[in-house]
Amino acid sequence: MTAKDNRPLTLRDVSEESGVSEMTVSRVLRNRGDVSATTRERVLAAAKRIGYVPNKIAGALASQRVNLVAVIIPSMSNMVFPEVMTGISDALDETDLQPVVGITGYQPEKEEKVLYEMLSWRPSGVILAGIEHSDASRAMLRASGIPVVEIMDVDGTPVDSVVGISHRRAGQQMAEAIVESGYKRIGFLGTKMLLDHRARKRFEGFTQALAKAGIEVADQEFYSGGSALAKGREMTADILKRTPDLDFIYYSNDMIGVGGLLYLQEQGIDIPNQIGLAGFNGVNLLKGLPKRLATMDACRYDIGKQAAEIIAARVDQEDEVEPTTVMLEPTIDFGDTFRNH
Amino acid sequence: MTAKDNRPLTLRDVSEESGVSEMTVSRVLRNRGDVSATTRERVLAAAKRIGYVPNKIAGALASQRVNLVAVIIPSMSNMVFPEVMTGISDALDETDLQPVVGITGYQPEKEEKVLYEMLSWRPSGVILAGIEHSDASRAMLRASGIPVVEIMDVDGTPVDSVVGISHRRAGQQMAEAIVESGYKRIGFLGTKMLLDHRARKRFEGFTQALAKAGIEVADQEFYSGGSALAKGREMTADILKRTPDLDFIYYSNDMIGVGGLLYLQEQGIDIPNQIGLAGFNGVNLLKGLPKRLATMDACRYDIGKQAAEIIAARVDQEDEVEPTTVMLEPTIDFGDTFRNH
DNA sequence: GTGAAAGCGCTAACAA
DNA sequence: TTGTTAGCGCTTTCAC
Repeated sequence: MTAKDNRPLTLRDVSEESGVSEMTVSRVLRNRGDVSATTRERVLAAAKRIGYVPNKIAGALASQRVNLVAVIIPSMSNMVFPEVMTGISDALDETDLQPVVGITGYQPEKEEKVLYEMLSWRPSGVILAGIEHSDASRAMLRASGIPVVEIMDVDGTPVDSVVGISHRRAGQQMAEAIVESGYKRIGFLGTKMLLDHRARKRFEGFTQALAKAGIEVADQEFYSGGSALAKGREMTADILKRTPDLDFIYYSNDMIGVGGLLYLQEQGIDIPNQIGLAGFNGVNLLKGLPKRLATMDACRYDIGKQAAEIIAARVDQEDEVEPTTVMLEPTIDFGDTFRNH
Repeated sequence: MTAKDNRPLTLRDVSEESGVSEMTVSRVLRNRGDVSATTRERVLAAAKRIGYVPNKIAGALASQRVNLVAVIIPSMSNMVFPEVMTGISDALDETDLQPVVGITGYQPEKEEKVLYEMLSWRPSGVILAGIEHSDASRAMLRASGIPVVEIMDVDGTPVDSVVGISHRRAGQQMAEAIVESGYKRIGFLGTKMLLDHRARKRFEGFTQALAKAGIEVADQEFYSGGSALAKGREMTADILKRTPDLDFIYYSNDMIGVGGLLYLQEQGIDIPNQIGLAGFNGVNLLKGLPKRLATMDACRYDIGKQAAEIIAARVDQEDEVEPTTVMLEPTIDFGDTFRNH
């Protein structure tokens, strides 16, 4: 037996209950304008008594303001985006803006759909992962007239503002560090990269920098789906069967790297002397491992935080603000899987 | 240079562009009512040409319908809720409902706030984790008059419908299995449980069932914060220093369990003969480990899926439907850390 | 098959 | 400090 019969309460109900005009009730509930302490308390008491919950739909329509920020990301199930979200939440907690999340599953068509859905709620801003979007998506974003921040990746042309790292450069830096440490027979294991542009850019930067040192990737393999940890084990076993003389494996993310690390330790292989390893992302998980996998911090928290701050700033000062570009500097953490460190 | 000057487009703009009345434009855009193919195409073309995105705020206010389902959960950063969300999304994908997520951080006051915010958007339904809520929260839920499904836990009195497992029983079952396998000196490691009711219930069921077998928990420790994997290592080391003769450790979640498992393997301890281990949740991660930790599937995906299905069914048939209770049966996976299995 | 009028519940702007 | 009036952009209802 739920209370279904009674229509939702309105301002009018509070007004009648308190004997104060709707307008003044509205002011009290929003802490807007001057209201006498007496009236204020009478209204608050009445609202509480009848259990009034404001209708934001009506409020948003009337005020033409929605305190929502659309956040559009590919996934929530790996470790990377939750941390971005934390940064966004922390920044927005200081404002009256609220994040609303949409998930694209790395599919451009889904992104377009989610974006359309989100924009139809007229949010105050949009944060979206990546810098590659369909023409239709870009058009929607531009036409929306609201602040847009693309995050994670700065290698490309943003619609408006952008906060991220250069994944191409991240790949290069890792390659340089590997070469510098004297590794020569280098393998790469990663996700299928048709839709993961950031992984692709890292790989491109990686091979480029190796080429500069006269080295070619000795072997490589790509996966999709499944438990990353398990995939890391399998692929590591595979690649070493195929190419036993590898002395370094670069993984496109930390989870498959950890899978590989655990497998190699089990096999009694000397890490980092016989084989060196590195991943990417700087996930917190690594801290609890027997050996800490070398990795590169992707600045996820900061990216989220700064993106949200840009939105918040734009919302405050309605006037024309120039698009911002923030390029963060990821740093290598050599952990215990890198020779000479 | 963003296009800020031009106000967002309205139905009226599409109407003018296409030479069709606002009303008919509205019908086309919603696929409602009979519209001639000619008119339909003319409208669609016009909408696309000028880049119109409907205003759902206005639509929702006018129609008194919002295709949103509020999902309120404690956290997104562990492995459990993302999987619940996947179940919810999968179920809602077959409807025109959309999930909107709010995060409480396990804090009742935050839950109350988030719930209030969410309800003020007048969603079509609410799914919220746990069955313990403040009186104010319960009152809001009841007063909202919309379908409510509490998830994860069935040990208590729901506001409306509920889908979950009995955590008390889960703890009992694990205790029984441990006793049956002949373990005698049993330790417990878990989170501080003041606010994590489900962990508390598992612990209560666990100690209860042990008591029935004449066994008391030999040692225990609780943590909060930090990397679960690292905490699992530390606490495992600690508890064995204090109580070296333990022959089983029950962890309140898989992540700290894995930390413990990796630590003990490093120490050369024979698992499961010298010490047996078990966690809780059945996270996918376990598959990639050298030894698979014993665990108990918490039916997370199914819980999400069924909860969403209940909401969807309720939204369809407006008429009074009885509150549903669905109690799922978790199963033990003995993995490689349980003697005699 | 199409259009005109009314109003969803709230807030901006102005009046008192 | 408080109240009144007029919409916000759409959908419902009813008329054509």
